[in-house]
Amino acid sequence: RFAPSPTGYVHVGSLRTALYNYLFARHTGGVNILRIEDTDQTRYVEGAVENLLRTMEWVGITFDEGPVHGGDCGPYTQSERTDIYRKYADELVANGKAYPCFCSAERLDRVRKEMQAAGQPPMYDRHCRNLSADEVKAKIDAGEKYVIRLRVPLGETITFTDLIRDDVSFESKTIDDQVLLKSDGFPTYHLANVVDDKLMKITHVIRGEEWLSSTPKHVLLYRAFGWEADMPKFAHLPLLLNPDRSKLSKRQGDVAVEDFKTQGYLPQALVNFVALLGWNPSDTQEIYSIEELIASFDLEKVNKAGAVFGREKLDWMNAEYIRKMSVDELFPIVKPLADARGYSVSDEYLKKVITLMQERVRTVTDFVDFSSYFFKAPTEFDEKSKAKNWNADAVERLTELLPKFNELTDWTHTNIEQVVRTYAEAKGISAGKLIHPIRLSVSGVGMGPSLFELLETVGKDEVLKRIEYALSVLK
RNA sequence: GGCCCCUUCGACUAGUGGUUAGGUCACCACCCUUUCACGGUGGUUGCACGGGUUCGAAUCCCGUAGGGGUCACCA
Repeated sequence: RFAPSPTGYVHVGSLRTALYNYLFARHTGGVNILRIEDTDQTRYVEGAVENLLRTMEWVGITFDEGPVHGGDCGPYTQSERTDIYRKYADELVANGKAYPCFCSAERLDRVRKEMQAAGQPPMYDRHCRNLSADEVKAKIDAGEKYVIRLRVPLGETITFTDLIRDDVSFESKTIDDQVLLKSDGFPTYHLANVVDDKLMKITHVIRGEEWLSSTPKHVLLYRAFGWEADMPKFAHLPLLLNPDRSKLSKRQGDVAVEDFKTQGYLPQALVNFVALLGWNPSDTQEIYSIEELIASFDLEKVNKAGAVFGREKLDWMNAEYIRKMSVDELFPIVKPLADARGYSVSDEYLKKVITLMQERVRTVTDFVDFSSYFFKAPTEFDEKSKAKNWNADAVERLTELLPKFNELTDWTHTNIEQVVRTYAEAKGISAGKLIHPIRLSVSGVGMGPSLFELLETVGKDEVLKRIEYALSVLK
């Protein structure tokens, strides 16, 4: 299962967790479940679930059960299951595995500070752990607010097996008496997660490494409920890291999947890239279709160490995917981008642009951002190229070349090239002496696709207009 | 700070006792070439450190160092 909290955007780390759950479920013929963990009312964000669903669809991750997919273990949204958690929390209190705690936030705060000052790890001092039944009843009758805490057994070693890290052990004395049910009646992550995993028959918990140190609490909960036999297998994925090796965060760059979409990354490329961060099928292949990822996915081959989310390889991979796509596949993606920039050209024209730019872009937005000269005449000219290629000779030659272009009735790149080369030969100069100034005057920049195809695509009239304009404004 | 996890080129990684430590990205050089790309060829760079075990250690063990995560009525 993938069990995100709907707090806004989808983090690429979440994307990878979702992806690994998906790959694992598909590889093993299992069931992929989506569960919405919205037990924190204060963090509710309007539209977050819709955004999540849209994102999952964009990257191609599908679910068999979930809030909109249905299933036998619903509802799949935790805020709709509060009665269930309450019932299980009560059960734990009834058999002594948990207890009500009436401590105020202020007292908790003070206790933590005192412990820290004393050089101790900040933990709850278990003040309410041994209240008598009468005391509890009196406080509840008096209307005092309370939470339910897990009665963590003292002096035990809790060991569990992680599919990626093998056995991991914790001393129970280092584990806090975790709050299970908040005073607003909502469960904490720990309770809701364990109860739902059990009720939804979850076999494998695949989540980020930040949960590793919470896992003994979950193991304790399974024991408290007597569900040890049904405990899922755990797999804690290595974290995705910033370039400075801290946990990948918004502060150091883009982390939202939707950011990558707007920046022109293809979902296949993003999925391919993220899949290979922390896992590798161990051969020399780099480009994998989703089917290939499913076929070779193996949890036990997931790395232990965190992986830096480096953009360079993502850029390369995205470019690789763009190059492999057909123009007709690219067109529906590029078209809206061109429209959004107000470039109104025919479909045929846009397809030509795509063809010429395909090997030169890294993202799909580059198609429109690096090729503005296909859509409008340049008004500025690259200084470097100007300094290198524009001089009195160039002006004279272009002025002479202009009528020859004008005489050309069949405006194809081969004909244009012939005109240019014939003229260069007659003048006893290299074709480059013409090509570079023409490129500059027509595109305004010193780089780009094959000049002759560029000229053909832009069209004869427009080319003549641009060269005349450049001759008039460039010195 | 306590606890837990981790450590192969700048980045992602292959490697499970015997390899000239391999691949990809990035970088550099050269080739191709009208530019930029693409493509091709070649190259620089790495087993954190110190002890063991062993005929032999990137691989096994123990330390040290470094990095990270976590210690909420957030997930």
